[in-house]
Amino acid sequence: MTKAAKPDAKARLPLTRKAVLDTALKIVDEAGLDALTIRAIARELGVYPNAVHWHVGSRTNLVGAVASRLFDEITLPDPRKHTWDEWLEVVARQWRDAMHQHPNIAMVAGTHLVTTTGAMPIVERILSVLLDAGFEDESLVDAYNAFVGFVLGWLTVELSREPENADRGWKDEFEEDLDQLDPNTFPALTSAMPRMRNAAFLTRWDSGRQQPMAGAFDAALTVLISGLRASVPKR
Amino acid sequence: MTKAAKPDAKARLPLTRKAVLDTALKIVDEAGLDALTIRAIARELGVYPNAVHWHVGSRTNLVGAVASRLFDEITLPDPRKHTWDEWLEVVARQWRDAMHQHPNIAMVAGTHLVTTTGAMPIVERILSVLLDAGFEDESLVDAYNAFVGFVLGWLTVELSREPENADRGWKDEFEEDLDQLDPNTFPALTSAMPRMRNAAFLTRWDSGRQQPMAGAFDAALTVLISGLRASVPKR
DNA sequence: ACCTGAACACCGTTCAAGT
DNA sequence: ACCTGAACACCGTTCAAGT
Repeated sequence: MTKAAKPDAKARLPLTRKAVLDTALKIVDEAGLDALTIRAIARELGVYPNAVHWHVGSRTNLVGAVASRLFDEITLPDPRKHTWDEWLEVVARQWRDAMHQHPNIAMVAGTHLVTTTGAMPIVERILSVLLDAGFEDESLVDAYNAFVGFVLGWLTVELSREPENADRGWKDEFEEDLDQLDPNTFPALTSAMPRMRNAAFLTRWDSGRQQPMAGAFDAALTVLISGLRASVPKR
Repeated sequence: MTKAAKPDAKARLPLTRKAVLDTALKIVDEAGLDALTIRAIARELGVYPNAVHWHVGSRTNLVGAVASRLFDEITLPDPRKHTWDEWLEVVARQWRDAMHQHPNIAMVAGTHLVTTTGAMPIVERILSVLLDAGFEDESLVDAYNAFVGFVLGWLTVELSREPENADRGWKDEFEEDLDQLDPNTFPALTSAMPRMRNAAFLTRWDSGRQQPMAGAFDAALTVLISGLRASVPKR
């Protein structure tokens, strides 16, 4: 982050919308979602706040636009080289890779309504692969929503944000609470705790950014795909 | 929302932390997540901002605390009255109901790291049911993460927030874009569009608050449970 | 311990005015 | 159309001081 805006910047650039979104992505990657402010972008570009406001509209709009960009970074595998269930697995992992490259903004895609046609190529691909698998009509849309909702949702939860301004020591506090659970009232949990400490949902204190859950995602994905396989309509 | 704080309020109440969280939940239910500010709570309680700040700490902390409350509203079914897979389905639907009753704060549970022991009874229940089903050791934690990540994640995406300050007309704009997709480049999507318009992920413009996706959730849940059934380790 | 009262730094957004 | 320059209303958070 340049501490002072380049004074000559405004003399040259016409300040396109693309430039605004570029520096927005840069800021959110480096400093987090809370740091992604209109004024921060303006500072970085050596421009008045209203200038960036003019190009991207409200801040909510800006955040959505930056999040939409991630769909461009998902490289889809060739459907002819895989069976349909294999293909879905590969896409899911590609999706995960893309989100993990921009974790601060990626989870927004799961929380904010994204209304961009930029995602339509992916939608088309998934649908056509599901069609080949034998899904049709209602079962097609159901399978689609199951897959997309699972991938987008599970990864969003994995990348949950840690409170940026939280009280220091809340992690230690929670860890301590977990260790002091009564084995009589929580027999299953306490016996599984060695495997779940900071590694399972609701019993972890680090986000997926620091503690990736790749193995857990693969396992969950396998479960879902196997369920999809069993729900292909019989012809 | 009372427009003016009761002047006698501060004379009586000692202002407990519980009271702060109560009015916080009320505000977020009525006016949305952006309206949940420390100052708004202080106004409602007829108190200085620093008073509520003293009880709940930072705003991030406050939001997390309010979100954690939802776990109390999930009423768990009796495991002895269901098979393990049935039981998981019932829990998932209960979970969905609880989240839909406080949609503005519920999705925070999927986005923010929740570190509260208040969720441990649910964790314990799920684990013990999965144990009965035959999962153990690593497969137990995998099944747990698959189920919890799916439910929490899918529902978070369903309840995605609509931008509160967005430009008017962005919905119509997106709808129009969808209708103008080229059938040659998007054959599967355009032919499935009647079923997907405003009803499927990435092709909707209303949140699950206005357009609930109960049917899609049930279908996805069935897929996941069927996948779990297939992944029970053989003894 | 709990809260008042006031201040500080930082926001998004909106004007009018320039070019 | 695009941006300056300034202002407005609203934040979270932090002080010192009271009780």
